[in-house]
Amino acid sequence: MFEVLLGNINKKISLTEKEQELVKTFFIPKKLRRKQFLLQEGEVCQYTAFVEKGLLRSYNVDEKGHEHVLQFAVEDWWIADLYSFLTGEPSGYNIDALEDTELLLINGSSYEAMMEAVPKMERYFRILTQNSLVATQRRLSGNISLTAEENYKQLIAGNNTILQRVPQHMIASFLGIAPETLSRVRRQMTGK
Amino acid sequence: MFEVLLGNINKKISLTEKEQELVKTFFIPKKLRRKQFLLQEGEVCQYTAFVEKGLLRSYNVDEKGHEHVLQFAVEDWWIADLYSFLTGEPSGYNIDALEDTELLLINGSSYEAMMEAVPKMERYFRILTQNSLVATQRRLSGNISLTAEENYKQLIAGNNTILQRVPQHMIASFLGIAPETLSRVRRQMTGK
DNA sequence: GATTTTGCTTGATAAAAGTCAAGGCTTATT
DNA sequence: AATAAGCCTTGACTTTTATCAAGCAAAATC
Repeated sequence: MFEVLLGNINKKISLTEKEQELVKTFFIPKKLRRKQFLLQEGEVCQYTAFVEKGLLRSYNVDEKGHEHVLQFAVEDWWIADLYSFLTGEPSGYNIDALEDTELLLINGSSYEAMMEAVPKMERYFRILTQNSLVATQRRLSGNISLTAEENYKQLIAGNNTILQRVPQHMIASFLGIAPETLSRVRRQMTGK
Repeated sequence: MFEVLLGNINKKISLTEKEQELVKTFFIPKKLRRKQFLLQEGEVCQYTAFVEKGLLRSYNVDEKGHEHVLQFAVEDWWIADLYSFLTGEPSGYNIDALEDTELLLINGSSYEAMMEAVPKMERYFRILTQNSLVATQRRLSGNISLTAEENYKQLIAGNNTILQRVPQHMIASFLGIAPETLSRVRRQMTGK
């Protein structure tokens, strides 16, 4: 149940057996079937979720009804609407499962309490968040400086398992382009 | 010299007098004149910089010679190429001063040593990085789901001091649009 | 096994944004 | 004071991407 999470933590810091047992107590296991929501627009994001198994996405829906994927999360990743989680404001995002999924949830007060109880976890989350920030900055950077084709190539170069597990129109949505555009970009690329 | 930094830290955690004195020892003060570089493409980013006074930007230059601003940093903010700083890889970005600037620099080993010496700083950087991540995610989200005009309006709504201190073409570059486009967007907006 | 549903592609067209070039205004520089 | 550099705007045009509509194939549902 906690293998993946503890593995992830131990990649960044090292916990004693006792600390590991303590950490476990702050999490709530939860299973989601494909297409179920973890969070819906308008709700407050109560939990940060660690993915033990499966695949989820966070996305918003614009006035025209188009979905825009902010994040995919597979095994060994975290997902939440961090803004809503930290501020308690209602979220503008949805999070749903794209595959049957097993999660470990932690709420705001447990999050704080856990770092109180196991101060090393402060370091874990600091490193985690730093890595996440680096990844998000790189994506943003690509978005403001590269073409659709270049961004797609960069995504492929990252050799991401997500490409094989997610329908193409969601990749388009993640890249910030229309599904038709991604289809044409791909044709262009094979032609060359 | 350290007023702004210590003020910033004390907004997020609280340090004793002794801890404050200790923290100070890890930083190197540095002044930059307008147009001077803190980091140039190809170099490894050795420092994370806290801005006591002034204004900087980080940006990359694409094959066509166009600059793309990833970040502005005014007083009370941090700036670096976090990717290069953390990995030791050469940076693809430049950081330069847009105004005469006073910085407090900390290098990688001091960064680690400081958290060792004052464990509360781990918490400070965790919170700092979380906030930075939230801001970057919101910007990315706008970039993939909004039009140029909507993104500009959102920037104005944020009531950011940067708008008054930076030439318009850099705002355009920050938004990921051509300077001519921003000019036209602004005309559109006043017309309505 | 038939029938929706979902996903991908393609073509025609429209809209958004980028590019190139010129002009004018203001601010630095000498 | 003259000159140069930087910045913003505007027009004409091109390129990129989005939109709308249709068709087909594969997968899911009944």
